[in-house]
Amino acid sequence: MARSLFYGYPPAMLDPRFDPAEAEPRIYQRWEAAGCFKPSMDTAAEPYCIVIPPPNVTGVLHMGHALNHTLQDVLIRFERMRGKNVLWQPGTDHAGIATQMVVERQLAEAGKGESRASLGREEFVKRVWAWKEQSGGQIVGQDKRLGISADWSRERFTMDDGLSAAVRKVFVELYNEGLIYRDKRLVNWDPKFETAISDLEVENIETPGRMWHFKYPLAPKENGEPETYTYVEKDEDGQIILEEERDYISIATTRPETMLGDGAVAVHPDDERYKPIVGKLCEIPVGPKESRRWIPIITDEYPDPDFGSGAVKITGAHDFNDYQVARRNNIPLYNLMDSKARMRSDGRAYAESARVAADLAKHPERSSDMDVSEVNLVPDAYRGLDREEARQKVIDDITAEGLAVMVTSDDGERVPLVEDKPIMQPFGDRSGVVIEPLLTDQWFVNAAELSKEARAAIEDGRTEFRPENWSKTYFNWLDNIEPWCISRQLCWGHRIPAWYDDKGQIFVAEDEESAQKLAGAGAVLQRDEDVLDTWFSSALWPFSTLGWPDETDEHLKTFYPGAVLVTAFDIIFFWVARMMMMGLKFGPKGEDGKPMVPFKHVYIHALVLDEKGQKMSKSKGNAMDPLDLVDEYGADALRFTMAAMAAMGRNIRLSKQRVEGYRNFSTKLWNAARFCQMNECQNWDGDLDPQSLSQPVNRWIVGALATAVTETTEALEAYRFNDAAGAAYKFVWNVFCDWYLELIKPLLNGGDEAAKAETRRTAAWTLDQVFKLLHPFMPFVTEELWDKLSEHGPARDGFLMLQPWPTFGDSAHDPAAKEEMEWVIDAISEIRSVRADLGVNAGAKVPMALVNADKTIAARLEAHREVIERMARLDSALIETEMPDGAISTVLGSSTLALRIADLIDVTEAKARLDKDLKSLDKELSGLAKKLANENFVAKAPAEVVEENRERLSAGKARLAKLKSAREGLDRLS
RNA sequence: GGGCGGUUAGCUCAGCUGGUAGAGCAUCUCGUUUACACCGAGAGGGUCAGCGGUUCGAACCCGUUACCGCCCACCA
Repeated sequence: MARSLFYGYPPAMLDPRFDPAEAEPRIYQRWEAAGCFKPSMDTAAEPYCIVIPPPNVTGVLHMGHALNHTLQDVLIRFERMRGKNVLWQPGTDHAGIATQMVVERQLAEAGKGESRASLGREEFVKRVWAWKEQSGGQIVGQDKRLGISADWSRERFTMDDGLSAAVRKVFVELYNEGLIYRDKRLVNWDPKFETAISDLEVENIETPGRMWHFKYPLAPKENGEPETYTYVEKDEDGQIILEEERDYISIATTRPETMLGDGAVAVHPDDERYKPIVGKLCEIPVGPKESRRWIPIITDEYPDPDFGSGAVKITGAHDFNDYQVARRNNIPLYNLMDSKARMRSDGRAYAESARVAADLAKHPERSSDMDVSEVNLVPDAYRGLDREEARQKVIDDITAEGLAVMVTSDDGERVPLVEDKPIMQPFGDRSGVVIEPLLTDQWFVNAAELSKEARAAIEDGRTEFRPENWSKTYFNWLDNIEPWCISRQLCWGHRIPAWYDDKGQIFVAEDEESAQKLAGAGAVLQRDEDVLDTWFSSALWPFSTLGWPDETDEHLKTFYPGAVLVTAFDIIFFWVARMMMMGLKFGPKGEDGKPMVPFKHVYIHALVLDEKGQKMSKSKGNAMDPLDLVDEYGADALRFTMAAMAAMGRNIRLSKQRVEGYRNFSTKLWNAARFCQMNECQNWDGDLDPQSLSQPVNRWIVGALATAVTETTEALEAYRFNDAAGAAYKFVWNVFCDWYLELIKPLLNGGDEAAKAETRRTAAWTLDQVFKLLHPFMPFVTEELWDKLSEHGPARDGFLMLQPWPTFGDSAHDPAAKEEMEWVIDAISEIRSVRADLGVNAGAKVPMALVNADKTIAARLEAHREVIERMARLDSALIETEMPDGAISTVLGSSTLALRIADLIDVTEAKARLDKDLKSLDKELSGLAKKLANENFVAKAPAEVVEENRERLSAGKARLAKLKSAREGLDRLS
């Protein structure tokens, strides 16, 4: 038509497609330049704050981030539009081990022979900083491509000066309260990175293992005669199945190399088999014969008599269970390995060490006042060997000596007893190597103490998990919490603010000067070499990023506590629990004078998995790069997918098809806007008063929009992102595009200028509300349309992202208009269905008659005749009192729709169609009748439910009658 | 060994407080009706894992069984 020329198009006419690659960076840049991401700091507005879970500074955006950040951005944009004073606090985490690894790898790849060791600590840390400045924080740029509206001007890094000061302050205060302490304990040691790690950083993985059985010979009696006892084995019924004289005790182990450090053999106190030898000594059957050690046979509740031989070797320095047993029984702890988990070469010579140990075995009471760390019980032949090598050598040596427990194999040969058996083996989550329990001096946080308040705050609802059941997981962990090992033998991180004098005394202070004061002027101090666990600083993130400890800081006062923490369940322990602990210890105080929780809600979202439900990982090669998806489909499509799939389940299986589908949705929106633009339905100035509308179709769409907005709003308030996205999607595509835009075409093309103007105004206004409604999910395309559609209308009042979120009063809903339009829609749908089912050519226009119509229905047809004819492809739509000849009819509410198509179709098909309808209706009615005949139902079900069923029954009966008469009409035709 | 969660259409999953089973994709049929083929119209497809119980009424609540996940845990 000439319309476009007339209105001055096409210059400003929208392209047929949205081009995300072109538009997204441009739009983002405009937002950022205009300061749209900063909080309004409007004192009248309710503050709303989310602190981002800081990605590792080494990180690149993966699907997990894409989901996590999208959900937060949806909330942030939503609340910002709702007029709150919104801060999204971004930043990155220094990620101790991960970052150190990256830089070390780079040094190695550079091939200049530089390494952490060769550079020395100071220089190495400099290099890490240089790396951080140059290539760290890539993820921020990638976030921007996603449309993330965090306040980048407030970006923080866990090792910024301010945050580092916060770390020192917290450390010192906890130390002074005795909640941080230094201790020599058995810790998880990562031999690759040569550092202690926390329990949480250990992954226990089932691996194939073996269990060997060895004989520990009993020590001879004082008179030199061999010690023996009668070993009796009974079955469940108490029948003796084995009885023999033994001069040894049989021990099962999966780690033979640790035998060198055994301090005792333990049996259960009730184990009758070993009663005769409890308190006696036995010999560790490895090492030079002349200096083998005797260790005591003790009783402890730990050994399970039904497992293995029932006797357990106790190696307190290399096994967490044994450690507990050793501590309970005052058994010395002999460290056998160095920081690379090789057999030790340091300390005293073997012979001397063995002598000390032998003495200790006889006089265990002496061990407590003796430092055994210099005692190295690794025989010369084993020194320097790797764990695995040492293990094999122990096995070989013992077997050669005939001290392995032998069994008869299937072939009748005597062979050493070795059981293949899956064992849970600890691996470092970052290094992937087997963790070695190692006895070292480390710093610990008394987590049990701090967890009390952290637990209480969830119990009493100061903070709530969404979904709620995660609190169980949280409680379960807190209830079994162990001291948190916070020291790491790394370079990169917050150096522990502790100094030692030459006597080894500890002085903890926020800086060296203060430490010196504590120590006295003459003391020569040396700073602790270790750094803190990265999660220690992460735990402070909710307040350290806001300016703590400066309690006068405007942001700290305004934005703490945060509204919600959005994260995946895999870091509830690592991070959520620890933020709770630290927040409730150091956070800004509430009205009751106690530190407040760091956030009111913890929303736990799913993990993103691939299509097959596997965790995405680079090594598996199944990782999808969110940026690739952004390139291909646009950020909006990816974002919408994330929101739509974020049901409160456990995981999300992402498929490209899904993203493609939402890209199509964005195109659909684009084209709807294009249609509106073509019809001069754009950007009508001012608000719209629903009461001023006269056209039912317009009154109806406003109500439908209001319903959709309410649904989306309520869903977002409840973190039901999928419902929120779903409600918006449905309205836009299935209501606005599929029906409203089609229904108004006659009005827009018609001659009633008033109706046309009203419709343009309504369509334009509704479209604007749609932009707002979709904006949190699809910020780019909506902002672009908002902007583009203003070019020929009145100037827009600023960015879409800063527009107020739509709200509606009751006046938005007009039940009569709703009923009327739904009737129109049903009529069109019903006619279309009949036509398609009976194979009427889609292009053919057919005559239709409405029979049995009452006044209201007749009026509806009159009012909407044009659009019904158009959309149902009718050449006429008449009101009749008699069923016309040659008509195929269908029932719509209280009336019958008769299509005069008998000559176009196969009547038997039409009969079959009606028969099918009759059958299913009949079934439904008999069900209803049966239900209503049930006295219990009528008596006990709520009145409204009973009433509803009655109505359904009577409506169904009426329909049945009409269907029957329609069916009879068909019979007359043939 | 403890804890959590899953089993609904061919596939991937929704289904909030129990009241006529839904979506997307896929499939089939039709369609060049001037916003959109990244589209439109229509259709087919489900004993809601099994069994038992509570209830007038169960995909939903309770019990139990069977598979399948995940987390935690010290069986040498």
